[in-house]
Amino acid sequence: MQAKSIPDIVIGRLPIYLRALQHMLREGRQVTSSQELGERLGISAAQIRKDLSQFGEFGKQGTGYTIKFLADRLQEILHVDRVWRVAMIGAGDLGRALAHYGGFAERGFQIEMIYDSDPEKIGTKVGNFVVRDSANLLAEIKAESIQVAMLVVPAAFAQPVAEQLVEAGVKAILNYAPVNLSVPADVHVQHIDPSTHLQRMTYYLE
Amino acid sequence: MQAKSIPDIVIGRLPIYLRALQHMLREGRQVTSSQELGERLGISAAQIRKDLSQFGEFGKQGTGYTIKFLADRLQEILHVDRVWRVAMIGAGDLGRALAHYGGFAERGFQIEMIYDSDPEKIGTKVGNFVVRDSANLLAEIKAESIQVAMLVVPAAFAQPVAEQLVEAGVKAILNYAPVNLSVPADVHVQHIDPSTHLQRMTYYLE
DNA sequence: TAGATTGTTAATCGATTAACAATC
DNA sequence: TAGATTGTTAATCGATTAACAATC
Repeated sequence: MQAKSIPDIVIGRLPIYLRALQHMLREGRQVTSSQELGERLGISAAQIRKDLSQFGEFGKQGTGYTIKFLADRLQEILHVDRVWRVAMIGAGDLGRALAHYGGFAERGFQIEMIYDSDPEKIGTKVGNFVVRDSANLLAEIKAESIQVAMLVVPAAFAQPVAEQLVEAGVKAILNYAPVNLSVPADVHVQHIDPSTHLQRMTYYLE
Repeated sequence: MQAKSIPDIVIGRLPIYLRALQHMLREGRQVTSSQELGERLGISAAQIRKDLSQFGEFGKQGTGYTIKFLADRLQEILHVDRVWRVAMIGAGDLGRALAHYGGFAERGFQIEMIYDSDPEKIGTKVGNFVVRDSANLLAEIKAESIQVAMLVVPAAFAQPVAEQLVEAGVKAILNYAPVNLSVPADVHVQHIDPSTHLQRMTYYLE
């Protein structure tokens, strides 16, 4: 019998739980409870327990959850008990800043290559990488079997580059361009657009 | 009679609609329909109409929506029919990249000042700004009556800086640090954490 | 007019919460 | 043991969709 599929909204909360647990670990904590976790995150304890129960029984009545154990389980569930190789497309200010950011590796992601189409940038160094020519993006990403990409190109290029990524076999795109991407159903897209986030808050301001 | 409050999930979609409409405007389009907009965004036409109906009647039967008119209404609703002055906290790679990014102004946001606590950075130029000393952040932001901030500091500083922002009167914080912030109920926070977004997608990958 | 599309209602669907037996 | 907290069920709450009268 096919297991009932997990709601995407639940999947979306798991990385938040994981991040909080890893934070607790760094604080030297060993055990937590759904109530404590919920208070930190502004989520009800019942919801956390319900979400986790979709995947198994990870806690103990009376004591709660062993943080390390639960974090390990969440890493497995989210498939970040490994390191995903990531292609970065766009070596502008933002792309370079993200490439320098050291925090990805410990969360399961390793930037492997950076592309740009600007001849001025191709061949220059960004951290340990030499910026590659976008013209070769499709062939190289396909050859490397890379499935995850960060798209940090100007809005006008986002859709055509996304299409190349899809053709290269990429299945997950983190899109920093402020445009909606049209991709096949089996390709996942997440958007990061600061203006959109800000506008969501100004609604509540005077 | 107090109007029924609008669900936050609806508010969250309005900036997406607005962005798509502004994109259509740049394409030279004049009129659209809930169906067309929905197809572009992967949202049902019924939902778009329902969302908009919370705020008024903006369309015409038989013809749809005048794009410019609807975009203007959404800007009003979201309170981005003005320009919000924004304080940027953190002049690292990411903060500087964001400060250089020219796309905020047309979406309703104007970065006004940039802070850092690093003596090496204080006084240096980022775009048109001179990096200010974080020590003066509270007093200056309060004096300027700035309500919106982008928090781009290392994780360990995010909570204490957020507390200063709150004390300075900031009501909306866009948080780039990968930690949950604890703030009063009348302060809005949105999180941007690329690893979290990526982890949400790797769940679906093999 | 005929065709198209809105705004809205009612029905459906899904998510969250409350409550508690089980049990550490 | 007594106290605490899980995992789960059932009830509640809220969001989405389908359908259609109104009307441009």
